[in-house]
Amino acid sequence: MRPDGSVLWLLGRASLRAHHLMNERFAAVGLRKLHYITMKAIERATQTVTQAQLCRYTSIDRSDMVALLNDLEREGYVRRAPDPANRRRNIVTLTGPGHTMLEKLDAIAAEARDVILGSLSAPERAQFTEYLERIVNDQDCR
Amino acid sequence: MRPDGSVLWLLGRASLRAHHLMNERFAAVGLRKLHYITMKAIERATQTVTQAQLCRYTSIDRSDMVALLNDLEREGYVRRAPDPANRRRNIVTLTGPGHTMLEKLDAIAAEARDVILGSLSAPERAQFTEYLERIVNDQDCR
DNA sequence: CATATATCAGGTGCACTGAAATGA
DNA sequence: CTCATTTCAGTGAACCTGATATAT
Repeated sequence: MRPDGSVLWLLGRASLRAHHLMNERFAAVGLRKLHYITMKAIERATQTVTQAQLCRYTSIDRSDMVALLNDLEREGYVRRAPDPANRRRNIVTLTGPGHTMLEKLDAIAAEARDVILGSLSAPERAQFTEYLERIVNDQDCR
Repeated sequence: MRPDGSVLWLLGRASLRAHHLMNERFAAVGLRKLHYITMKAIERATQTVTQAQLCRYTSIDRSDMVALLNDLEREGYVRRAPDPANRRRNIVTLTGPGHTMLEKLDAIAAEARDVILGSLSAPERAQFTEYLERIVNDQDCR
Protein backbone atom coordinates (compact mmCIF):
# COMPACT_ATOMS: atom_id res chain seq x y z
CA MET A 1 0.00 0.00 0.00
CA ARG A 2 2.80 2.41 0.84
CA PRO A 3 4.92 3.44 -2.13
CA ASP A 4 7.87 1.65 -0.73
CA GLY A 5 7.89 1.11 2.94
CA SER A 6 11.15 2.76 1.98
CA VAL A 7 12.96 4.27 4.89
CA LEU A 8 13.58 7.43 2.88
CA TRP A 9 9.89 7.81 2.11
CA LEU A 10 9.08 7.33 5.78
CA LEU A 11 11.71 9.91 6.65
CA GLY A 12 10.07 12.43 4.37
CA ARG A 13 6.60 11.77 5.73
CA ALA A 14 7.73 12.08 9.34
CA SER A 15 9.57 15.28 8.53
CA LEU A 16 6.58 16.80 6.76
CA ARG A 17 4.30 15.90 9.62
CA ALA A 18 6.65 17.54 12.09
CA HIS A 19 6.83 20.62 9.90
CA HIS A 20 3.06 20.97 9.80
CA LEU A 21 2.60 20.30 13.46
CA MET A 22 5.05 23.02 14.43
CA ASN A 23 3.82 25.59 11.93
CA GLU A 24 0.19 25.10 12.89
CA ARG A 25 1.05 25.95 16.46
CA PHE A 26 3.52 28.71 15.66
CA ALA A 27 0.87 30.38 13.49
CA ALA A 28 -1.03 31.16 16.69
CA VAL A 29 1.69 33.67 17.58
CA GLY A 30 2.20 34.83 13.99
CA LEU A 31 5.49 33.05 13.37
CA ARG A 32 6.79 30.01 11.52
CA LYS A 33 9.27 27.24 12.18
CA LEU A 34 12.17 29.08 10.59
CA HIS A 35 11.57 32.08 12.84
CA TYR A 36 11.88 29.78 15.81
CA ILE A 37 15.03 28.12 14.51
CA THR A 38 16.54 31.55 13.93
CA MET A 39 15.68 32.88 17.38
CA LYS A 40 16.88 29.69 19.02
CA ALA A 41 20.22 29.96 17.24
CA ILE A 42 20.63 33.52 18.47
CA GLU A 43 19.90 32.44 22.02
CA ARG A 44 22.32 29.53 21.80
CA ALA A 45 25.17 31.65 20.52
CA THR A 46 27.66 32.05 23.33
CA GLN A 47 29.17 35.15 21.77
CA THR A 48 27.58 37.87 19.70
CA VAL A 49 26.37 36.45 16.43
CA THR A 50 26.16 37.84 12.91
CA GLN A 51 23.69 37.07 10.14
CA ALA A 52 26.20 35.02 8.19
CA GLN A 53 26.96 32.94 11.28
CA LEU A 54 23.25 32.34 11.84
CA CYS A 55 22.99 31.08 8.28
CA ARG A 56 25.82 28.63 8.83
CA TYR A 57 24.51 27.42 12.17
CA THR A 58 20.96 26.89 11.01
CA SER A 59 21.56 25.94 7.35
CA ILE A 60 19.07 28.65 6.45
CA ASP A 61 19.87 30.41 3.20
CA ARG A 62 21.25 33.95 3.38
CA SER A 63 18.35 35.33 1.35
CA ASP A 64 15.76 33.71 3.54
CA MET A 65 17.59 34.89 6.65
CA VAL A 66 17.23 38.50 5.52
CA ALA A 67 13.47 38.07 5.23
CA LEU A 68 13.18 36.18 8.52
CA LEU A 69 15.11 38.85 10.42
CA ASN A 70 13.02 41.54 8.75
CA ASP A 71 9.93 39.84 10.15
CA LEU A 72 11.42 39.36 13.60
CA GLU A 73 12.76 42.91 13.75
CA ARG A 74 9.42 44.37 12.67
CA GLU A 75 7.74 42.44 15.49
CA GLY A 76 10.38 43.68 17.94
CA TYR A 77 11.81 40.27 18.80
CA VAL A 78 15.34 40.86 17.49
CA ARG A 79 17.57 43.84 16.79
CA ARG A 80 20.19 44.26 14.06
CA ALA A 81 23.19 46.45 14.79
CA PRO A 82 26.31 46.99 12.69
CA ASP A 83 29.40 45.31 14.11
CA PRO A 84 31.75 48.14 15.14
CA ALA A 85 34.71 45.84 14.48
CA ASN A 86 33.57 45.03 10.94
CA ARG A 87 30.90 47.19 9.47
CA ARG A 88 29.91 44.66 6.82
CA ARG A 89 28.39 42.55 9.55
CA ASN A 90 25.12 42.81 11.39
CA ILE A 91 25.16 41.67 14.98
CA VAL A 92 21.81 40.15 15.82
CA THR A 93 20.45 40.06 19.36
CA LEU A 94 17.21 39.04 21.04
CA THR A 95 15.19 41.81 22.68
CA GLY A 96 13.31 41.44 25.96
CA PRO A 97 10.05 40.61 24.17
CA GLY A 98 12.11 38.29 21.98
CA HIS A 99 13.22 36.26 24.98
CA THR A 100 9.66 36.12 26.26
CA MET A 101 8.35 34.96 22.89
CA LEU A 102 11.11 32.39 22.62
CA GLU A 103 9.97 30.80 25.86
CA LYS A 104 6.52 30.37 24.36
CA LEU A 105 8.01 28.94 21.18
CA ASP A 106 10.09 26.48 23.20
CA ALA A 107 6.93 25.21 24.84
CA ILE A 108 5.20 24.88 21.48
CA ALA A 109 8.17 23.01 20.01
CA ALA A 110 8.30 20.66 22.97
CA GLU A 111 4.62 19.89 22.54
CA ALA A 112 5.06 19.17 18.86
CA ARG A 113 8.04 16.94 19.60
CA ASP A 114 6.02 14.96 22.13
CA VAL A 115 3.20 14.48 19.65
CA ILE A 116 5.53 13.32 16.89
CA LEU A 117 7.49 10.99 19.13
CA GLY A 118 4.43 9.88 21.09
CA SER A 119 4.81 6.27 20.03
CA LEU A 120 8.41 6.02 21.24
CA SER A 121 9.50 5.46 24.83
CA ALA A 122 12.11 7.73 26.39
CA PRO A 123 15.06 5.40 25.66
CA GLU A 124 13.72 4.84 22.15
CA ARG A 125 13.57 8.58 21.58
CA ALA A 126 17.16 8.88 22.70
CA GLN A 127 18.18 6.08 20.37
CA PHE A 128 16.23 7.58 17.49
CA THR A 129 17.84 10.97 18.09
CA GLU A 130 21.27 9.40 18.19
CA TYR A 131 20.66 7.68 14.85
CA LEU A 132 19.60 10.99 13.32
CA GLU A 133 22.64 12.75 14.70
CA ARG A 134 24.91 10.18 13.12
CA ILE A 135 23.07 10.43 9.81
CA VAL A 136 23.16 14.22 9.73
CA ASN A 137 26.75 14.53 10.92
CA ASP A 138 27.87 11.91 8.46
CA GLN A 139 26.28 13.82 5.59
CA ASP A 140 27.89 17.08 6.64
CA CYS A 141 31.49 15.95 6.32
CA ARG A 142 31.27 14.75 2.77
CA MET B 1 26.18 25.25 17.47
CA ARG B 2 23.15 23.50 16.05
CA PRO B 3 19.92 25.43 16.47
CA ASP B 4 18.67 22.88 18.88
CA GLY B 5 20.16 19.48 18.61
CA SER B 6 16.41 19.13 18.45
CA VAL B 7 15.30 15.81 17.10
CA LEU B 8 12.78 17.56 14.85
CA TRP B 9 15.47 19.76 13.37
CA LEU B 10 17.64 16.71 12.77
CA LEU B 11 14.69 14.98 11.16
CA GLY B 12 14.24 17.86 8.74
CA ARG B 13 17.92 17.99 7.85
CA ALA B 14 18.10 14.26 7.22
CA SER B 15 14.97 14.42 5.12
CA LEU B 16 16.24 17.32 3.03
CA ARG B 17 19.55 15.59 2.48
CA ALA B 18 17.78 12.45 1.30
CA HIS B 19 15.60 14.53 -1.00
CA HIS B 20 18.61 16.17 -2.65
CA LEU B 21 20.57 12.99 -2.94
CA MET B 22 17.75 11.24 -4.75
CA ASN B 23 16.86 14.16 -7.01
CA GLU B 24 20.46 14.74 -8.04
CA ARG B 25 20.66 11.18 -9.25
CA PHE B 26 17.18 11.02 -10.73
CA ALA B 27 17.97 14.16 -12.74
CA ALA B 28 20.41 12.07 -14.77
CA VAL B 29 17.42 10.27 -16.30
CA GLY B 30 15.26 13.39 -16.45
CA LEU B 31 12.97 12.52 -13.55
CA ARG B 32 12.43 13.52 -9.94
CA LYS B 33 11.71 11.76 -6.68
CA LEU B 34 7.94 12.10 -7.04
CA HIS B 35 8.05 10.45 -10.46
CA TYR B 36 9.77 7.50 -8.84
CA ILE B 37 7.32 7.31 -5.96
CA THR B 38 4.46 7.40 -8.45
CA MET B 39 5.89 4.67 -10.67
CA LYS B 40 6.76 2.56 -7.67
CA ALA B 41 3.20 2.80 -6.38
CA ILE B 42 1.86 1.68 -9.77
CA GLU B 43 4.18 -1.30 -9.74
CA ARG B 44 3.22 -2.24 -6.20
CA ALA B 45 -0.49 -2.15 -6.88
CA THR B 46 -1.72 -5.70 -6.93
CA GLN B 47 -4.78 -4.78 -8.96
CA THR B 48 -5.28 -2.10 -11.57
CA VAL B 49 -4.87 1.30 -10.02
CA THR B 50 -6.54 4.67 -10.64
CA GLN B 51 -5.14 8.17 -10.22
CA ALA B 52 -7.12 8.80 -7.08
CA GLN B 53 -5.80 5.58 -5.54
CA LEU B 54 -2.25 6.58 -6.40
CA CYS B 55 -2.80 9.87 -4.61
CA ARG B 56 -3.99 8.10 -1.49
CA TYR B 57 -1.20 5.53 -1.51
CA THR B 58 1.59 8.05 -2.05
CA SER B 59 0.15 11.09 -0.23
CA ILE B 60 0.83 13.05 -3.38
CA ASP B 61 -1.69 15.78 -4.05
CA ARG B 62 -4.24 15.18 -6.83
CA SER B 63 -3.12 18.30 -8.71
CA ASP B 64 0.52 17.29 -8.64
CA MET B 65 -0.38 13.75 -9.66
CA VAL B 66 -1.95 15.09 -12.86
CA ALA B 67 1.27 16.87 -13.74
CA LEU B 68 3.48 13.92 -12.77
CA LEU B 69 1.46 11.52 -14.90
CA ASN B 70 1.54 14.02 -17.76
CA ASP B 71 5.33 13.92 -17.57
CA LEU B 72 5.51 10.16 -17.31
CA GLU B 73 3.00 9.64 -20.11
CA ARG B 74 4.84 12.05 -22.40
CA GLU B 75 8.06 10.08 -21.80
CA GLY B 76 6.22 6.85 -22.51
CA TYR B 77 6.68 5.31 -19.06
CA VAL B 78 3.00 5.08 -18.11
CA ARG B 79 -0.33 4.95 -19.89
CA ARG B 80 -3.70 6.36 -18.82
CA ALA B 81 -6.83 4.56 -19.93
CA PRO B 82 -10.44 5.18 -18.89
CA ASP B 83 -11.83 2.52 -16.57
CA PRO B 84 -14.61 0.74 -18.52
CA ALA B 85 -16.36 -0.02 -15.23
CA ASN B 86 -16.38 3.63 -14.13
CA ARG B 87 -15.61 6.18 -16.75
CA ARG B 88 -14.68 8.90 -14.27
CA ARG B 89 -11.54 6.97 -13.46
CA ASN B 90 -8.23 6.67 -15.22
CA ILE B 91 -6.49 3.34 -14.89
CA VAL B 92 -2.76 3.90 -14.86
CA THR B 93 -0.30 1.24 -15.97
CA LEU B 94 3.44 1.00 -16.52
CA THR B 95 4.61 0.46 -20.09
CA GLY B 96 7.52 -1.78 -21.10
CA PRO B 97 9.96 1.15 -21.11
CA GLY B 98 8.37 2.19 -17.81
CA HIS B 99 9.32 -1.09 -16.19
CA THR B 100 12.85 -0.80 -17.57
CA MET B 101 13.21 2.75 -16.26
CA LEU B 102 11.81 1.74 -12.89
CA GLU B 103 14.57 -0.82 -12.49
CA LYS B 104 17.12 1.94 -12.99
CA LEU B 105 15.29 4.16 -10.53
CA ASP B 106 15.24 1.35 -7.97
CA ALA B 107 19.01 1.08 -8.23
CA ILE B 108 19.39 4.84 -7.84
CA ALA B 109 17.10 4.87 -4.80
CA ALA B 110 19.00 1.99 -3.21
CA GLU B 111 22.26 3.84 -3.69
CA ALA B 112 20.88 6.99 -2.13
CA ARG B 113 19.51 5.01 0.80
CA ASP B 114 22.90 3.42 1.39
CA VAL B 115 24.61 6.80 1.35
CA ILE B 116 22.13 8.32 3.79
CA LEU B 117 22.21 5.36 6.14
CA GLY B 118 25.93 4.75 5.68
CA SER B 119 26.69 5.37 9.32
CA LEU B 120 24.17 2.79 10.57
CA SER B 121 24.74 -0.96 10.71
CA ALA B 122 22.17 -3.32 9.22
CA PRO B 123 20.38 -3.95 12.54
CA GLU B 124 20.50 -0.24 13.31
CA ARG B 125 18.91 0.53 9.96
CA ALA B 126 16.15 -1.94 10.73
CA GLN B 127 15.60 -0.36 14.12
CA PHE B 128 15.64 3.14 12.65
CA THR B 129 13.11 2.11 10.00
CA GLU B 130 10.89 0.56 12.62
CA TYR B 131 10.91 3.76 14.66
CA LEU B 132 9.94 5.76 11.58
CA GLU B 133 7.14 3.35 10.77
CA ARG B 134 5.70 3.76 14.24
CA ILE B 135 5.99 7.53 14.05
CA VAL B 136 4.35 7.78 10.63
CA ASN B 137 1.62 5.25 11.38
CA ASP B 138 0.86 6.93 14.67
CA GLN B 139 0.46 10.29 12.95
CA ASP B 140 -1.87 8.86 10.34
CA CYS B 141 -4.55 7.68 12.73
CA ARG B 142 -5.14 10.98 14.39
C1' DC C 1 -29.89 15.20 -5.16
C1' DA C 2 -25.07 13.91 -3.26
C1' DT C 3 -20.57 11.88 -4.17
C1' DA C 4 -16.18 10.68 -6.55
C1' DT C 5 -12.86 11.60 -10.16
C1' DA C 6 -9.80 14.16 -13.00
C1' DT C 7 -8.30 18.57 -14.34
C1' DC C 8 -7.04 23.41 -14.12
C1' DA C 9 -5.88 27.85 -11.96
C1' DG C 10 -3.68 29.78 -8.49
C1' DG C 11 -1.26 30.67 -3.80
C1' DT C 12 2.24 29.84 -0.29
C1' DG C 13 6.52 28.72 2.10
C1' DC C 14 10.98 26.87 1.47
C1' DA C 15 15.38 26.06 -0.82
C1' DC C 16 18.23 28.04 -3.95
C1' DT C 17 20.86 31.12 -7.54
C1' DG C 18 22.82 35.27 -9.40
C1' DA C 19 23.90 39.81 -8.95
C1' DA C 20 24.59 44.14 -6.68
C1' DA C 21 26.45 47.22 -3.02
C1' DT C 22 29.43 47.76 0.72
C1' DG C 23 33.43 47.26 3.29
C1' DA C 24 37.69 44.53 5.16
C1' DC D 1 42.16 43.18 -6.33
C1' DT D 2 40.10 39.53 -3.61
C1' DC D 3 37.01 38.09 -0.27
C1' DA D 4 33.09 38.28 3.04
C1' DT D 5 28.65 40.17 4.22
C1' DT D 6 24.18 41.79 3.41
C1' DT D 7 20.45 42.63 0.38
C1' DC D 8 17.45 42.11 -3.60
C1' DA D 9 15.33 39.84 -7.62
C1' DG D 10 13.79 35.86 -9.27
C1' DT D 11 13.36 30.54 -10.06
C1' DG D 12 11.70 25.81 -9.02
C1' DA D 13 9.60 22.08 -6.69
C1' DA D 14 6.42 20.53 -3.14
C1' DC D 15 2.28 21.26 -0.90
C1' DC D 16 -2.22 22.90 -0.75
C1' DT D 17 -6.98 25.16 -1.97
C1' DG D 18 -10.87 26.16 -4.70
C1' DA D 19 -13.42 25.61 -8.76
C1' DT D 20 -15.05 23.10 -12.78
C1' DA D 21 -16.73 19.27 -15.73
C1' DT D 22 -18.01 14.70 -15.81
C1' DA D 23 -19.88 10.45 -14.36
C1' DT D 24 -21.94 7.41 -10.57
